[in-house]
Amino acid sequence: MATPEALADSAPRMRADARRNRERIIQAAREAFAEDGADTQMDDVARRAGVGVGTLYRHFATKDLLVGELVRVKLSDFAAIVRARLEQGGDPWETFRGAVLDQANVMASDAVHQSMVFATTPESVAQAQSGIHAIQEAWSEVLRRAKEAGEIREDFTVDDIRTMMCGLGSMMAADRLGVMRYDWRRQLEFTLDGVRAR
Amino acid sequence: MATPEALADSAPRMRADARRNRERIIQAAREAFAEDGADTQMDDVARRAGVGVGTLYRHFATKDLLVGELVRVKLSDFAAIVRARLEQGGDPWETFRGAVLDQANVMASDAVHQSMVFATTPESVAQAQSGIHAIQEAWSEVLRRAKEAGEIREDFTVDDIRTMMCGLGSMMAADRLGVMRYDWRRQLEFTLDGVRAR
Amino acid sequence: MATPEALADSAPRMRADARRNRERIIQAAREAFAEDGADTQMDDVARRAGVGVGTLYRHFATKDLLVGELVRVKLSDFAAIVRARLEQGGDPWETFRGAVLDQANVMASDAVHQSMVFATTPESVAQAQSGIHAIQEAWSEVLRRAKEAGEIREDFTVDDIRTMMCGLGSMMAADRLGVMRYDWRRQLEFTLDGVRAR
Amino acid sequence: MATPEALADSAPRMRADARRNRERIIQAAREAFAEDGADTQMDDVARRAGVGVGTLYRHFATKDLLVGELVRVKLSDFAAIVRARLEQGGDPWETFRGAVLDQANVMASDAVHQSMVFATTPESVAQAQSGIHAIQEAWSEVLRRAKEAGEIREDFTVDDIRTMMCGLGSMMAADRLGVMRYDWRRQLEFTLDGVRAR
DNA sequence: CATGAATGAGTTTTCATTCAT
DNA sequence: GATGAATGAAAACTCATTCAT
Repeated sequence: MATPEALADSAPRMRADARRNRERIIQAAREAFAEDGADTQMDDVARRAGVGVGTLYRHFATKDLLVGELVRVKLSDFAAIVRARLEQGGDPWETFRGAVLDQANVMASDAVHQSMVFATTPESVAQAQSGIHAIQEAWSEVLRRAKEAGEIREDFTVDDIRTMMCGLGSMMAADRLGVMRYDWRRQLEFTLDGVRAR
Repeated sequence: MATPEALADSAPRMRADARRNRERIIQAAREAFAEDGADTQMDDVARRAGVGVGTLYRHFATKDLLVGELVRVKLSDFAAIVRARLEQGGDPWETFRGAVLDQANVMASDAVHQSMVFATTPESVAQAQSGIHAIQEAWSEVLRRAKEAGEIREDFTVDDIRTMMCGLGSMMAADRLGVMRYDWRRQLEFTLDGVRAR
Repeated sequence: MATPEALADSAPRMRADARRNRERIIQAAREAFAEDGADTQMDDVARRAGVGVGTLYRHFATKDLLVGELVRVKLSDFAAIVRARLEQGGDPWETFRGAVLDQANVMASDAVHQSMVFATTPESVAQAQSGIHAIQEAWSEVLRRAKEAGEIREDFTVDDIRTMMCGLGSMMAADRLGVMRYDWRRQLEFTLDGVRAR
Repeated sequence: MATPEALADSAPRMRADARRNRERIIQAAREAFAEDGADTQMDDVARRAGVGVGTLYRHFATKDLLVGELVRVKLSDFAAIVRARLEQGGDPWETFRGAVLDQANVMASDAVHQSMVFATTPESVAQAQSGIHAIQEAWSEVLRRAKEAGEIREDFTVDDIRTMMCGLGSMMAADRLGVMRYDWRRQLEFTLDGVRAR
């Protein structure tokens, strides 16, 4: 589901085959982390990608950096989703709400997104920087419009969105375990309700 | 912080020294898991408790069972917190809000409980069963009163509280990583706001 | 299947309850070793016997000594079998052959006997001494008669019987694993045939 | 003592260094198991081979598989011994007798093969399959010739050889314990005598 | 004397990372 | 540049034996 740009962005100048390997690795890593979460092994990623571990390490010198790249790609994709809503225009609150729901639905369908926060380290954040920037930009604009229209609490920030998404992701992951039900959609409605200006 | 009853409950009839060791183990495990989360090592727990690993394994045959017991004890503690608020009486909404904050504050200082949901295996859930029951009972009563007073949405359930706590826990855990800020208190205020009847 | 004498022999002066415990331990050990072979654990023996490990260790200061006692009891029983044949009288070769078959049949029906050789240590042999003596006495007499009658090779010794039984026991044990057939009866016939004087 | 073919057979296409390590591991394992039998530790094997445990586990994912390979290699060696006698031609009975003695002499110096049968699990048997087949083929031919020449009992089969070897192996193992003498050579003579046609 | 809790060295196996081919 | 073999420090768990109650 990674947009071509998101991937390309990370591999500026690279031989065609190296670039292909890099993409296969990222795709493989997404699948592996989606299935096994943070326990995913580097060998497993390499095997799924059809390359040797050595090649994997040539592209990502540590597991942290690989995770960072996954986060970066994920955030870039999310940024694209949000920008799509923005471009669609319309009611600012609905833009906000729609973008949140879009992003949540993507997370719900792909376990990598749900628990990635917990695989995060300073190194991985550094690697993810460009994605972090992109998503923050996009949300900033959404919030700016909604606040301008008086549709959202003045004190609500981009950081609060990240926090909210972190919570939602865990609910999804918990629900996925199948031991008990965790209805994240209801929870999201409560929170959105609390976030809306009155 | 464990209430004496919560511990006693788990060690029905046992030699005095064994019971003392069991309590030291649980205490040590609480500290260790609070600090290191799920990757706490059994050896480390034993060392902190001042007992041999063998003793630890005599009390808890697997790591899962130890975690299960920790969860059970903490849920029992949570139930006690909630019941304390109930007994205090007063405004039903404040009782609800206060109990949620109390529980959240305890979770904030304890890594096991933040990720409780994910440390869960069928074995540990079985071990924790009595605690799960106790906390659900307590919350039921809180919600009953608040709804009676028309202070809380009619459709809000005990399951929603669990879901909310799951989300809060992961925000705390993410914050604990220290890489980015996750302000769970603000988020909680938003959600509580959305949960209150209007 | 242990004869009362064999057991009594080992517990000369002992309080009635201690003697009862000792017998229960030996019985339990026979069962445990029959099922699990040399991997048998002391805890398991104690549990089967319905006593604490402490009690087990009071009777047998080490696992070796327990094994030794098992061997002693077994050999005493075997000696009784052989003596029974002797007392029956009749053809010396048939006495020999019958005693061998009797003993083999007992071994075949009880896995303890089959692999006991391999749990043997100097300590356990010391403990088993009286049994060793008894069985050697009995076989000596059988061989003496058979040689006198010219029915058995002059160079065949009591040690050769032990060796033969050791081999048969392993065949039985191997057969019991169920992976391949080991027909110890045929093998025994070949060897007996080779042992008979011509 | 492992024939080059026996080893090569197990490592079809492999990097030169890996193959060297594999051979060193097998050699080390043969020595270690020969000395200590089945309770040889993986660490010890690795140390003797001069490789890390990790390398050992890369070649043999479990101890069972390593034992299986050892058995396979040795059975292949046994097959080679037997075939060598066959090719030497000469008196069919002496070929049989010589092959049995050759094999027994090799077993006498190697603890794994003495208890081969008991170190066996479904996994290790699967691993050893090709060796099992080879040795059975070789013995078949030996028996065919000996029966043709009327030198051996018509009812003696390849299975009986396996059974005989199982018995001999445990005599050797028992003797190796050093507690009592188990003269397997004498025993073998008796049995061979019983097996020869008259 | 009986009990069973405590001990801890020792076992097998895993996995991020390095490095020879 | 790619490959995958090698590494070895952990980590979970076991069990004969000791010792407090």
